[in-house]
Amino acid sequence: MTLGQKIRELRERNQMLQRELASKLEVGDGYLSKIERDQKILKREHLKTLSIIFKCPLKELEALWIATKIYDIVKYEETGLEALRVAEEQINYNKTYAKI
Amino acid sequence: MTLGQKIRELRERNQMLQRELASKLEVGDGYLSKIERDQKILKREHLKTLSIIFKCPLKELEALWIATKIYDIVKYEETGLEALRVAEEQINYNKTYAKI
DNA sequence: TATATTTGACCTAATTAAGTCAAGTCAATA
DNA sequence: TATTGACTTGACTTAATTAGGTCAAATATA
Repeated sequence: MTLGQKIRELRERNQMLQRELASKLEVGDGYLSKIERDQKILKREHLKTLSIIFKCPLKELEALWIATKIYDIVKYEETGLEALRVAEEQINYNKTYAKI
Repeated sequence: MTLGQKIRELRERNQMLQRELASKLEVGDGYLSKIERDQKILKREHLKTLSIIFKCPLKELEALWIATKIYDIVKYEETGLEALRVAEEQINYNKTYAKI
């Protein structure tokens, strides 16, 4: 599940048109179309609006938003999964030693 | 292990000074210092040079390089690990269905 | 045909990349 | 203790990329 898929799902479940949601987010509908297809990524602040409109946990949307950014980095990488594993290791390391 | 740590390790194992390695990479030594401390990230092309100088597998350096980029995204995120998991799911999904 | 969505081309503003350089720190040493 | 050599840091720069869109035309879809 990508963020775009999630947004479309939420929108359709609420029988909302792209035009309507776009206007609530104050963006053009062409742009929303691209967001739902993960061709563009929206501003993080928009997530709050979405979570309110659709009564959906913000944390969930944020995890998808971050994941999309990560995916953008690794999607064409052969070693993508391996890199993910290394990154996880780095997170856990810094959690343990609180180096930040 | 981060890319910076790896580079420093390789450099020291080969008893090379920052100044020397920096000159091989054709960058300033201040810059290399930052790279070894993961304050800056070097150009991907430099990885090839490093792999030749230190006879180290390029793939390994690349995985670290990508991981560092990912880590930069999630390091301050509460939901970092969760997002990583979601990204992995997205990779596996697209591998399976070859949507790219 | 009308309505909804997608696409491509385009744009500007903001951010990140990819550094430099000089001053400062830190440890060993003459 | 003053000096030296290795490294670090902060402030700065410029070039490239990405963010965050718009709009009109093309395409579904009912």
